[in-house]
Amino acid sequence: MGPTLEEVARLAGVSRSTVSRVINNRPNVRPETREKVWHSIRESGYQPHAVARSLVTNRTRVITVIIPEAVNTLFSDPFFPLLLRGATDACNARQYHLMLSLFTASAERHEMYGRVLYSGLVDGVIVASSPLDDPLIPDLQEDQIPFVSIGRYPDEGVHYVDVDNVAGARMATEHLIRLGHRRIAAITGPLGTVAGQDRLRGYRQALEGRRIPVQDELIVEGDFTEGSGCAAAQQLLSVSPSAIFAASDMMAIGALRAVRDAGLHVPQDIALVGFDDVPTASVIEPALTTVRQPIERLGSMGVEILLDLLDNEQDAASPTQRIVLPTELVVRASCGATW
Amino acid sequence: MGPTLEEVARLAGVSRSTVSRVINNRPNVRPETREKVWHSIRESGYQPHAVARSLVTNRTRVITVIIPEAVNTLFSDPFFPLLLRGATDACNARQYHLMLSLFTASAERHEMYGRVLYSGLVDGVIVASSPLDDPLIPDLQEDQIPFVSIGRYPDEGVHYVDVDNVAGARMATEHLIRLGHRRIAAITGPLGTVAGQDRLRGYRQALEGRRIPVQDELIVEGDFTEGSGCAAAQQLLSVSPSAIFAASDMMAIGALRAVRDAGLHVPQDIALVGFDDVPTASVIEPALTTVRQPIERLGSMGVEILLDLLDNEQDAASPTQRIVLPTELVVRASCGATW
DNA sequence: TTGTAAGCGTTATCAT
DNA sequence: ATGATAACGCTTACAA
Repeated sequence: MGPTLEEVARLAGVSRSTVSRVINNRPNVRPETREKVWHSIRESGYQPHAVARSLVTNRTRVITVIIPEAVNTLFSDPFFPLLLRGATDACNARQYHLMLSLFTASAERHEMYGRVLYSGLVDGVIVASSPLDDPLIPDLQEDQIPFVSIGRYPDEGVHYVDVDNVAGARMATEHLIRLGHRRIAAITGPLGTVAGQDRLRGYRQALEGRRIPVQDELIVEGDFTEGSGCAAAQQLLSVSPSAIFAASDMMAIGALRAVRDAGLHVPQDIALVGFDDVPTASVIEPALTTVRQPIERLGSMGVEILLDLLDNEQDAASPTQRIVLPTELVVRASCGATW
Repeated sequence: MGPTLEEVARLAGVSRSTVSRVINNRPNVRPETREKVWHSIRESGYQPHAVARSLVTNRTRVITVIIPEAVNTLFSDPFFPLLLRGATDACNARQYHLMLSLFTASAERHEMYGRVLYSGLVDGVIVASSPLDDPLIPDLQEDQIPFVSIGRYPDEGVHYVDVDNVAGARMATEHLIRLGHRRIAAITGPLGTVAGQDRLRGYRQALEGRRIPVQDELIVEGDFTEGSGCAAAQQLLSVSPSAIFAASDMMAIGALRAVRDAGLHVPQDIALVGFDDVPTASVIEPALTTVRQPIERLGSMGVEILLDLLDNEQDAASPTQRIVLPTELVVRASCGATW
């Protein structure tokens, strides 16, 4: 490691405190002194020792992203990398550092609690896509650890950022209705997740808004994966929908496969709409009509809210932040209408 | 924060030193004392303060993944998330923590050098997919910071883990040769990256091995993206290849689009092989023959090598680790032969 | 404006 | 086997 405060101080002929004041841009240093100290800092290549600093300030300027379940879909989707991209950007902008805490086994989980959460290593936490029944968020609340949830969390006092899943699903379904469809099926996401629930809610809202009865036989639960989409579509084909809204693109792609295997065509026989706008969506035949969400901003806003929280921790409790970012319908070929 | 060593010591009626010995599993503590101390530790919920510990041990047990260029493809590929998954698994297994340092602007870069590399915050670095002309690796060498490169780096003394890009490309090309093709075109990756070069080399080796002349007009450079694959294929169509080897699946998908737009069919008119086995590859029509690589293990092995390095730092210089993991040909429909 | 000195919570050395 | 005590490199009252 490089030189310490002490050495810089000696070099500049001042005391440690003065160098500390200078490096932290604090007032009460004569301009000439300040200049002299800066000179010694540059000359010596001094770099503050983050760990020593943290020990006294009790802040590490490190936050961590925790993903409770290493959901499979997370590692094939572009969701995760884009979220991290947004999060790191926001961290960079404010001189924070981002750690990544993934864990699968629940044994790992408790070991992680100690190592990450209670060891003073991180100042705060970003919780990404926590299932409703996961104990992580309750645990964080109880331990008073500052955190922001990526994804709506139905509990007062939890700060979150989410995309408007309800509106997105509603737009997608309304689009199908406008195209004349009345028997519109839904392949939902896992109903143990808020995203799964919200996208189903949007579908319902669209139907109800147009006085179209919601039929249980037209709704099948999937788990966001291609395989589950295929299976769900096979089941749905027996009740002959004229259109399918899938709550994820991967499920839509699975549904497409099922429809084809049944000798039918998209969009001629069945119209299809997905959700997410993964890169694959624009590349398959027919290109998939879908709902696009600002994933990168989800990550950056989540981090910004968390850092605001951390920077005002001494103040009175800040109001709960609940941010919902807009989604956007991307019309392509799979719904049978491009305009 | 929770209780300190001091408080646990008082609770157990011993000194700080003894508690420290117990929590670090060191010898020279009477079994009864040890038990008594553990009791107080559990009772008080004591958790060692990582920062204080680091200050004296001069190790943070944090490593960071640096990706020099936020290559676009990195955020649409599954490469990045899978790599991180492997890396975090390896970290978890050895009680290390993983930080993520992405940066785009070179201004950010130097700010990052100071904040991350020279501030004592991290013990070592994983460099992922560094372009050959990026100064990061030379900088790390000069500053004697322990690091491992993900991706072959042609410099003695650099530890790296890579997949066998050469063999993968050779297998893919040989497969096309076996199917009777002689005019096999290549859409290469960026030739400023080792992966781009190696995959081209594998292509050449396959041709040369069968005494098929390598023709420059059949080789076009891409940048791993779908768009570049499409453009490259358009150019290649004018010299009528009977097969195309694309150095990435996304480029293969772009090529597929170009071939279709030209009114031709895959695999009847042109056979097509990709590289990566992204999820999309198995889902498009026709399903893409491609080369699969063990990305997750790439990440975990990279971390393991780095941690070995860190744990033996006091010892004499360890031999340079150069690990090449095998790739695998996945035969699907796009090459015109499934067996 | 500047310097002195007391911590921050550990580990590690050296007595006992 | 156990306990004082001195670091580790910094920030921060408090004094000058």
